[in-house]
Amino acid sequence: MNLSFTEENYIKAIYHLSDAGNKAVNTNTIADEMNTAAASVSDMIRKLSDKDMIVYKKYHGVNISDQGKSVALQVIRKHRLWEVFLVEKLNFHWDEVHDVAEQLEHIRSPLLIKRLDDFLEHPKIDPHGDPIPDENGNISIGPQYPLLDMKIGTNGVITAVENSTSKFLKHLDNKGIRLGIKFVIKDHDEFDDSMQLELETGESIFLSKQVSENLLVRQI
Amino acid sequence: MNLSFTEENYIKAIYHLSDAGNKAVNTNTIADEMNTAAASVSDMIRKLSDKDMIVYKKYHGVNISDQGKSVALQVIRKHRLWEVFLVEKLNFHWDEVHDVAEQLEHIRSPLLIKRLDDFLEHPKIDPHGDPIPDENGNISIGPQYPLLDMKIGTNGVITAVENSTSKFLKHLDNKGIRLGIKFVIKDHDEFDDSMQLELETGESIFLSKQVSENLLVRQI
DNA sequence: AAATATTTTTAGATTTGTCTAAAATAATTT
DNA sequence: AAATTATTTTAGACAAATCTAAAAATATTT
Ligand SMILES: [Mn+2]
Ligand SMILES: [Mn+2]
Ligand SMILES: [Mn+2]
Ligand SMILES: [Mn+2]
Repeated sequence: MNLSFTEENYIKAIYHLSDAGNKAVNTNTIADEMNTAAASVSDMIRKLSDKDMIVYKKYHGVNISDQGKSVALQVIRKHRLWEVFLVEKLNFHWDEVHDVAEQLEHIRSPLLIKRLDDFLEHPKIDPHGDPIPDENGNISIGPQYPLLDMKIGTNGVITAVENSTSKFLKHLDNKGIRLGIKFVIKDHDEFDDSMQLELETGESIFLSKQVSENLLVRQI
Repeated sequence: MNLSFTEENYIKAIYHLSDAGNKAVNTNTIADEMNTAAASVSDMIRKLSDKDMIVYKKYHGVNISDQGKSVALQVIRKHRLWEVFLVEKLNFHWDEVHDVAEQLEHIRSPLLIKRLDDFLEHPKIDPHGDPIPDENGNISIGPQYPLLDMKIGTNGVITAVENSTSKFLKHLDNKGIRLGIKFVIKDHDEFDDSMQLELETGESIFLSKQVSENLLVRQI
């Protein structure tokens, strides 16, 4: 199946918005994510349905098919491998890689991806902590939870960011937050959901809800 | 100026076909190179002329402009840098890189190219011996000549291939010919322009005209 | 259950890059 | 210099991806 860049981008968006295929996605939700008019999404939905990438019932949203899921996972694999390359080999900062990876993810060459994966020594996560699917689309990373949901007293490690925008990542840099950092939760304010953490360095930091809901952690 | 992949490909083709801007190029010549109908080339020529990439006089071919030349050189720079990356870092063979580079050359990110160039330690030639223009489009490689034009008795070194097709490169592999190899010309047959070379290894090889006209050399 | 609001689809355009067939121009041959 | 041939351009069409505006379907409120 030969898919255009645009089709690949829609499939990837639908995959993400459907929670990896666990729920149906609305036209407007896709339009929002893709920054297009709802009418354009309707057109594309018909096309992707004809190509069996999604299952579509008029007026009732779309579900991604197994084939669509596999396409999405391959694009995501490429995107994340390239991000690792940019950070590890070309000294990009984690807030500079996304837009370039958005282009590189559409390069078509199975050999290139195989060799890139070898060169990078088969990384399992990208610079934002997101898992990299293997050649078969399998993901081998344990579950992660939003920091916001952790109780006071919990010990944990920051494993991923839910938001890869430059603005958010720069904010984390300013706060001294990076992947792998260990913490214990000291306080969680009922009023505004702000949290106070003590880092492994002994430093104490204050996080707003906008931050803690976009940080994924594992308990330790 | 925001150019599409297609426009970039046309500009690059016109640059090459015009001998780096030294002569006008015909519609049919471009059509042939791009594998499109002459009518499509006429359409694109108007567009590129509107964008000041070429200078165009109806029915009299096109000349590449300074702006067009600079665009072409940047695309060529990217193409060749990626080819170096594929061979040097990802262990591609020199006959496997062209099609992938044809895709990678259109990735838009000045930072990426700068960092890639740093990572590769500022290579001056690509895996086929072709010079890599610098950020300003300057090429710093001495002149090279077709092996076919060298006289009997000449000592030389093979510096580049004029033809990067997999078929040709595999043929060179079979003959044991690579860039950098030194030789002396032992014979040049008048009838079919076949040549006999003695390599630095002592080995003697026979080359048809189809091969010698596609090998560039420097005298030593 | 109506009325109203929201969501989704369709209708009809537009832009980009392509095509074939026909017309126009230029080049070559007689 | 005419006639013929070759090259190039124009005319008209099509597929892909997008848009706005209007119509249709669904969901929510009264
Ligand atoms: Mn990303
Ligand atoms: Mn993309
Ligand atoms: Mn090449
Ligand atoms: Mn190209």
